[in-house]
Parts: sequence; C-alpha cells; structure tokens
Amino acid sequence: MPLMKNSKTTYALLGWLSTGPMSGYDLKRLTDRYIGQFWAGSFGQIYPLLHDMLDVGWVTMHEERTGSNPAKKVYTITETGRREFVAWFSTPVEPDVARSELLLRIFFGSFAPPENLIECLEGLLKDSRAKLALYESMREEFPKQYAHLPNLPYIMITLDRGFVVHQGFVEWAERALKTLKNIASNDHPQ
Amino acid sequence: MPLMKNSKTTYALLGWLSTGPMSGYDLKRLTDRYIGQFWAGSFGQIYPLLHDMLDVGWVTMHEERTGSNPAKKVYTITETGRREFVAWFSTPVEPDVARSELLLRIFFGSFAPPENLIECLEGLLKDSRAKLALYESMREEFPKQYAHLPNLPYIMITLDRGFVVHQGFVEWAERALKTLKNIASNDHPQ
DNA sequence: CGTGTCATGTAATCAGTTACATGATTCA
DNA sequence: TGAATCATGTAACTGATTACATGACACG
Repeated sequence: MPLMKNSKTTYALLGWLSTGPMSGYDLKRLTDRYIGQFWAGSFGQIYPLLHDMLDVGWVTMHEERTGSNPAKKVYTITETGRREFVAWFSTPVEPDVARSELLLRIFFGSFAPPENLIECLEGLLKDSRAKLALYESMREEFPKQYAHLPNLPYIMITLDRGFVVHQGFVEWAERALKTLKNIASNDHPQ
Repeated sequence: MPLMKNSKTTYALLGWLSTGPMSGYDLKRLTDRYIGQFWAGSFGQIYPLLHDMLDVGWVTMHEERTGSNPAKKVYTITETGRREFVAWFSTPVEPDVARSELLLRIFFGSFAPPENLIECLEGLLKDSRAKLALYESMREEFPKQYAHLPNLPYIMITLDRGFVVHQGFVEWAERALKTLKNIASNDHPQ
C-alpha cells in the first residue's frame, strides 16, 4: 500500500470531505473562505493530494458530467479516510512557527530611519483594526446565522482566536508606535 | 553582476553584520538565541547565503587561523551591503503568514473526541504560560542589564510582542478549554 | 576516552507557490 | 465580445530543513 505525503493539508481536505462529497474546486473555495486565516491550500497542492488520497483509499471519486467540460470530479471520504482523520487528532500537534519580517525589521531598526518602521506599522495597524472589527461582528452574527450547525462552538473558538490575535496586535502596535515616534522626534529636534 | 536570492534571511545576516564582523557559526548562534522566536536560519541556509553575498559584494571575508581547523571565516559588511540593508526597510513588508495546525484541528473538532483537543490545548497553554513569564521577566531585566545598548528600545518592542502574543494565547486558550470541557461533559453525562 | 562545542560545508529532500495550459459557461 | 467564474491539471521553481561528512579542541 502506498504512503501518503506528509502534508497536514491532507487533513484539511479530509475535514471538509467529512461534511459531504465535493470536488477539488469546492475544497479550494471552502478552504480560502473559511479557514484561510490559518490554513492555505493552492490548486497545485490540492489536486495532487486528492490523487494520492485516491491511490491510498482514503477517498473514492466519481465524475459528474453536467454537460460542461472538464467533468466535475466529486470525492467521497471512505471509512479508512474517516479513521485516518480521527487518528490525526490524537497525534502531537505541530506548534505554530511564526516568521515575522516585521519583527525582524524592528529588531534591527536602529540601522534605518524610524520613519520607515512607523509607516510599516501604521499600515499593518490599520489592517489589523479592520480585521478586529470583522471578527467582532462575526462573533455576534455567527451564533444567530448558524445556530443550527452542530459544530458552531468549534467555529466560535476559531473566530475568538482571530479576535484575540488582532486585539493583541493592535495593543502592541500602538505602544510600539509611541516609542518609535518618540525616537523619531529626538532624531530631528524642532 | 549576479543577483541575490530572494530570501529575507539575507537581511537578518546583514543586520547582525552591521554590529560587527563575524563568522557563519556566530550568525547562527546569535540568530537562534536572540531572534529565534520570529526568525529561523539553518546552517544549510546561512552558509550558502554568505557565499552569495560575497559574490555580490555585500560582504568581504577573511580567514582567521587560530591553529584550529577549519579556519574561521570572518565576514565583514561592505558599504554596498549597508546600502542594501537600509534600502530593505523602505520596501513593502511581507505580512506574517500564520499556519496553525491547532486551529485546523479545532475547526474540524466536532469529528473527534473533545478530550484530544483538551489535551493538546492544555499542553500548549502550559508552554505559553511559561513563555509569558519569561517575557515578563525579560521586560524587567533587559532595561537594567542592557541599559548601554543604543538599540535597546527596538529590542524592547520585540520583547513586548512576545509578551502580548502569549498573553493573547493564554487568554484565548482558557476560554476555549472552558467550552471544550463543557462539550465533553455533555457527551458523557454523569 | 568519549561527549560537547566549535566550525564549515554539500546533497537530498520537502512542502508549497506560481505560472502555465485548456476549455466551457455565464453575464454585462 | 470580452471578462469572470467554473473546472482540472502539470511543470518549474523556491525557500528551507535535514542529514550527512569532516575534523580539531576542551572538559570531565
């Protein structure tokens, strides 16, 4: 029996397929839309992974010809696939590896004009504030809009994470900007 | 003139070399120790990058034979290197791409026993609490210990980021655990 | 005498993105 | 008519990690 590649994106796909059969195109759309904030998946990754999962027996496939071309290929999770998916939850989690060009710049910030960092930070702060507002409104709307979903509590936890992440960023960026603006005004007195 | 590879790690190296000449080994040690929380650099990446930077004229190199073998290769940043480094600060920042296996599991958490997620979260919460305490103590100690450093304010901003990140994680994880434990107790009444 | 640190490097591998190719359908 | 969306796929590339090879020196 062939082995699966070591990509966690496999489990994102199995997760979606646990909710019902769908195509690679559908999987890409759902991934971008609902888990894009913490998980990415390109077509160049999804299509080959689906082929591998088929080889390994975690999914089955049937074509749906709706007159259009190419035929839509609909994937269905198998019992083996379900078992593999559930087994994943009891393996060790990979801790999030954060790579931050912003922090890299700030750490070595004394070698460049502070204005550059201020501009960077203000841009990101604006974005983060917008996302914070978005998460806030989703936290309010989702319980009403998706009250029927049995997995709503799980979705709410991931939304709450987005909220806290951006809240923390905004809080920090405001403090950082204060420091940097102070440095900048001392660099150019008057 | 040959072109440099498109790796931001180059700028981490230029940053360190802006503080004085040093070897690839030194660069690796400093990177791991002081910016490892937000930037990684392996030997397999650092040594080739140093060769490229030499080809391109951003650094010069001289060997230091201290009797030991292999000879220590000490790299010095050039004027061109300094200019390139400073220019980097006025290019657009790449936003941090977060990939979180933890959030992926939680999003699809309804398909697995909640106990698995609880165990995961409790482990990560413990780690994060420890790091939070570490950042708290560094925030207190650094201003005393490194008062003479001209770039102390910049370092403090990066420390503050570590503090806020883990503070946010702890806050969120505690709320998430409450929800999950609630689900778990409803799954197995009595 | 063996483990750990200092010190440099290369080759293989890997996950993932980007760019490209194809072509039907839908809608302004 | 031409852009946007639906739909599948492959090849090339890239940034990065891992594993390996080599060897001296210091410390207990």
